[in-house]
Amino acid sequence: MTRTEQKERTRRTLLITARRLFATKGYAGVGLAEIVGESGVTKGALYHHFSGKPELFRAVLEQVQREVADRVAAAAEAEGDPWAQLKAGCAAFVAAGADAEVQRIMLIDGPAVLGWNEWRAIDEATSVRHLTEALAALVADGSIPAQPVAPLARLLSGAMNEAALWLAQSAPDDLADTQAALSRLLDALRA
Amino acid sequence: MTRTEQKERTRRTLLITARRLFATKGYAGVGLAEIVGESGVTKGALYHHFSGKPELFRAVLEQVQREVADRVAAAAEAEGDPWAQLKAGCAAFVAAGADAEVQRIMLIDGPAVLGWNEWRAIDEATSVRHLTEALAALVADGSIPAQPVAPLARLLSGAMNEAALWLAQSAPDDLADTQAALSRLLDALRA
DNA sequence: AGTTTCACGTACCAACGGTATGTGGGCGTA
DNA sequence: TACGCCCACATACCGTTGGTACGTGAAACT
Repeated sequence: MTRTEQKERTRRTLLITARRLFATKGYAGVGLAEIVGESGVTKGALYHHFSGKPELFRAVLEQVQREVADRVAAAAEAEGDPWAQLKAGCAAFVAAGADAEVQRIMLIDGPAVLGWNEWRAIDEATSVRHLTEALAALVADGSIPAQPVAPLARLLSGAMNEAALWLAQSAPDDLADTQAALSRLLDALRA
Repeated sequence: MTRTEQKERTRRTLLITARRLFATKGYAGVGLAEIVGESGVTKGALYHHFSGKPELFRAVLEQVQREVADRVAAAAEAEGDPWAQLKAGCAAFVAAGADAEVQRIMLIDGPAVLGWNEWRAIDEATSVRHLTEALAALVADGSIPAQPVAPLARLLSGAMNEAALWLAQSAPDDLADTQAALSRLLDALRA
């Protein structure tokens, strides 16, 4: 095995292990010793790939965010008109957020570990970006009254984050209720 | 000075110091040594009053939550009809959330330190309770279509949490834009 | 006055994130 | 193919942290 292959393999192993442990035990609940132990490497390897624990978490978070954003984008692109794209994207986001792994890393620990500014920057660059674009398209074609889309996107993003967390541990009835309430909110935006 | 007086005084001092440090440096960024040092006591005193660092934080968080809830309730009670109460309460919450101290403790570190379930329980018992009651009143008098209010309250709560965080570090224009967007969302709920 | 109680101080520990340094094998060069 | 370098790690170690066991002195009760 070549050196570059081995390097990439080590890095991927660390990311996979760290993601699993961060998701199950939380950022503060897992130590580097556990991560490197289950990865079959040592702390020297970890610090060769990442500058420290926060940056390892950041790499995991960005990976999770990209996956969620991909699911949102895929759901939206499957639809035709902009309005259907918005609703499909929102539904896909809430569905993706229902995953406990995504929640703990992306919604709970993310802002606390990286700070809200950094967290928002990553969020803005991935899933929220699609939301903003969808809203902008709806404003452009007149489906939604002219208004700044950035604040609106953040409001909806916050609502959906909370919805995902709420849905993760509640009765199945709540899922339907919450999606209905979200759908009502979105419909209410229409001109 | 009696013992009970001294005890209460020590506890209050610890809470005040911890609140200030948690707010400025974040939960993970401040150590117990710093808290007890600036409080003029030792770790023995801290562990006599609180079972550990998380419970100290929990006591601080509950205090912050109560203050926010009081401001929301006061703003709502100053209004007459239920609809005005809802809007006033929401405006008061966003205004209260603009405080950096409130943000860091209540919105950033709270869920990460205590876990989302415990955090939500505290939230539900304080500020969100008023929101739920206001929505229930509006459903009762027909201002809002009949629907489960719990999911709706959580959606709005999430939106307002995000709005508060967003407003803390943005141009003054964003404040008006965000409040306008939130107001539009609330208006859209009307039957 | 003697005894108990308790609020708090002191001394210490294990675990943690992080760092400095050693090392062995892939890899270019002759 | 022999030499030498480089780099992806491994090893050993450190300071700090949250947490604990135990001591202490003054207030409170009898």
